[in-house]
Amino acid sequence: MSDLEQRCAEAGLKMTGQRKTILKVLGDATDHPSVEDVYERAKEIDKSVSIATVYRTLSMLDELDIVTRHEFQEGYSRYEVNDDHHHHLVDLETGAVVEFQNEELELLKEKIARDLGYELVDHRLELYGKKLSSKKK
Amino acid sequence: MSDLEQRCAEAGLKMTGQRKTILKVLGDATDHPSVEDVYERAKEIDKSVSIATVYRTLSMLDELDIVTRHEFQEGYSRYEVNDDHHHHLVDLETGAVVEFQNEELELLKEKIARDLGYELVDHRLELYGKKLSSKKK
DNA sequence: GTAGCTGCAAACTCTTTGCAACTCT
DNA sequence: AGAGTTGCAAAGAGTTTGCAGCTAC
Repeated sequence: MSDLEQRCAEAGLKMTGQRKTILKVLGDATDHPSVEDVYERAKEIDKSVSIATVYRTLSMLDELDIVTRHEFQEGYSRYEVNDDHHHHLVDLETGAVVEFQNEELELLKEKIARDLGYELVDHRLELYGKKLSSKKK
Repeated sequence: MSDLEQRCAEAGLKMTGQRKTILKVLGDATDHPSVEDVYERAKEIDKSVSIATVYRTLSMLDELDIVTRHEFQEGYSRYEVNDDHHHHLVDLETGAVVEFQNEELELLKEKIARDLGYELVDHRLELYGKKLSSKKK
């Protein structure tokens, strides 16, 4: 049983064939797949998986904090398995997503919220850029 | 002629009654209204304004960099007139949006992008929190 | 006069949901 | 056995668009 399956079972979810398939797709993903992406990849393993189940499963996993739903201003959602804390830089020319961490940034966020009189519950930081080497001017 | 009307005229847009109405609504807004909000407020001034025109106008203004479209993970968009550069802290209990600026943060973002080999084109930072005074534990 | 703009309604995209059949536990 | 899960199709929400008529310039 995979680690993801383990966590789902502990949350009381039945381990159906469709769920195993979707969890495998998520576990294997090295990118930030859209619902459609997950659906396509799942179908390659088990043609019977429906997109409704993909939507339902991803919503549950988000609730359980097993995955995170992102909205990178593209008009649809992308998902990512929760792992270490990090942020994203989206390459505007290729759509590639680069992950990064920065301790200084973490501290600064907390401080800004505190100074405004708030307890930081969640946050979102995304950078959008283009490769320096491919810069044309 | 208002400042916003001025900027639109310079961009070559015809100043129709509907556009003036929508620009007035935007100029008067002190919050971050949704399309529906803008539509409702515009209708109070001119009942003939349609929601299609509101959508079309806001899209154009976004293209022209006169307003910014935000997606605060609510399932719809909110708009804001471009002004000074700042970020948002969303109060999770009331939905209120607090604006803030932080120079240190600006520098840090640039540096992170540069270190990753990117030229920063755009970015997004949102904090989500709850009032410290109303914190229950 | 005419290119651009508008309202209306239909169409679109992404996502959610009701339901009857099915399946883990 | 039975609660949870599924596929399907229909419904929802937000947004976009084709079109015929209208309007600022």
